[in-house]
Amino acid sequence: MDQKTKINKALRALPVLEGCPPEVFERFVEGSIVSVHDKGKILFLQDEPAERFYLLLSGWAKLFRETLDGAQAVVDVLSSGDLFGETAIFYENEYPFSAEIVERAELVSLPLALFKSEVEKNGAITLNTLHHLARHNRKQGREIEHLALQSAPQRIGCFLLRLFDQTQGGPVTIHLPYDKTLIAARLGMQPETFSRALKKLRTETDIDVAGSTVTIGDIGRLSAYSCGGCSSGFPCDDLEHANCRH
Amino acid sequence: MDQKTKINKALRALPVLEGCPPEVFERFVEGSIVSVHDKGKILFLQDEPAERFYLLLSGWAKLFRETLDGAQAVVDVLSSGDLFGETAIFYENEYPFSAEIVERAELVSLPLALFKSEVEKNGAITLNTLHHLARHNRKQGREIEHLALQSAPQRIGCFLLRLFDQTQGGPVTIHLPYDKTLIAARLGMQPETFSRALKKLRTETDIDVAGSTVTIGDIGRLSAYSCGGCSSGFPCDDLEHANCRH
DNA sequence: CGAGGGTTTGAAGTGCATCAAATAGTGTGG
DNA sequence: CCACACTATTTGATGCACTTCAAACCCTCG
Repeated sequence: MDQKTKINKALRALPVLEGCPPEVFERFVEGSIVSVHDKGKILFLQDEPAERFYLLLSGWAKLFRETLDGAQAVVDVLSSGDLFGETAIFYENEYPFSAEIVERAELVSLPLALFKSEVEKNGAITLNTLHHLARHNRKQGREIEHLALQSAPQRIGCFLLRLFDQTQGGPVTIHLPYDKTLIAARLGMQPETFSRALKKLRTETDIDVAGSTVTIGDIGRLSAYSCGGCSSGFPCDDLEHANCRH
Repeated sequence: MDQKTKINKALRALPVLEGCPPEVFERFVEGSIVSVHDKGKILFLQDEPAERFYLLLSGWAKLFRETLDGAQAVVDVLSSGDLFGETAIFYENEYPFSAEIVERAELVSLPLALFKSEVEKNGAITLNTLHHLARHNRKQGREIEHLALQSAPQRIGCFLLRLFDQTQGGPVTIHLPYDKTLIAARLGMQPETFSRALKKLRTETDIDVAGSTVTIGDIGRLSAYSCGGCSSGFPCDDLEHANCRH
């Protein structure tokens, strides 16, 4: 499959562009740039004027904010199919966070100006985008609640539960999507705390941990432990992969 | 001034409706209901199907989420000119938080269906709304960062700094907008912690506290203390009163 | 094998929560 | 105008959760 076809296909899978006429996709493909980056590559910095937005084809990226005294808050960790940097056009034309590749990634970047003009022109895209932003608001609201009210082990439990389809019953084995240090940062805790909290979770609920493989013996027990500290109850929506429909 | 004129005027001050033709305002006024509520009144609960959205004319309301085991996260505290509950239409048609009056308030409620149809019809409103949601995203992003990285005294300092126009120099005297218990909840801490953290702030920076009146002797010193734990630096945008232009 | 990063463990400290109680402030009816 | 009731705020004592610093361990990859 040639490069352009591949990009086109990736773009068609985006809910924000759902319902666009073919020529719009053509225009996006025209303006696209594909690149591959290794771990450590900074894509852009917070408050930088935003020119382009990104779509991950493979690999992992983290979005973060860095305080003046050097502390870092990981806002999100993204993978294949995820879109980021697109909100800049609706507010100040600056990125609201920095973005860094954390695992060798292939990505497509697209001009924000093009997106903006399409949004202004095409009602369907506009509504998709509204929905997209609203979903993101929900996700952030939940994030705030979790940070304010959940304990470290609860946050981990909650994170684990959102890694698989919660409507399935029975024991589940999952693979942690990225390394524990990063999960810890994503959940707003230190690596040491993560390690200890996971151990506590092992004694409190019946999960098994072997390296990066976690086996949940009893989903009900884990959710009873974790979801008590959340307003959404169990099962809860994913909200994570808002942009991909694989 | 008669009731309808008053509502019309309040609606015209809303940035989300900026640029609407007069007949749209008429329609909103037609569908509006004005009510006055005392402290303690619950306007709606999280996850309830959303029918109407609200505009505060006076008084105070708090938005919060409550976990299964009873803990409460205060998402925001709103006052005159603020709009809330409007995001429900873009996602699941349910309120993402509960709302309660915390100080006798007068408010206008409007049908969400009407707003939705206007958004779908009128490009100007749609773009306003996108901007509005994006701004809200920024605000939440900052909130997340603060919860994750700032200490209690820093959060208070940051809160104080956003109570007045930071571009002014010199000492400033401000009045806390609502009671300390609620501020504490808004900042994600216990009332006791708030009290002690404020006392610490008094020794670390040169602020004076007398009841609910706070005098900041040296803004630079306060911001040096507080803003180090934030990525935005000083001065920072308000982002708070996104909906009012008084 | 050895280097280097990820992960765990231990010991000690800090910050915030919790529980309990005192104090200040506010609005009430007498 | 005072006494009372009630709520907001502060203070003290104590405990737990998370962090910090230090070191060991483990795993992978050259």
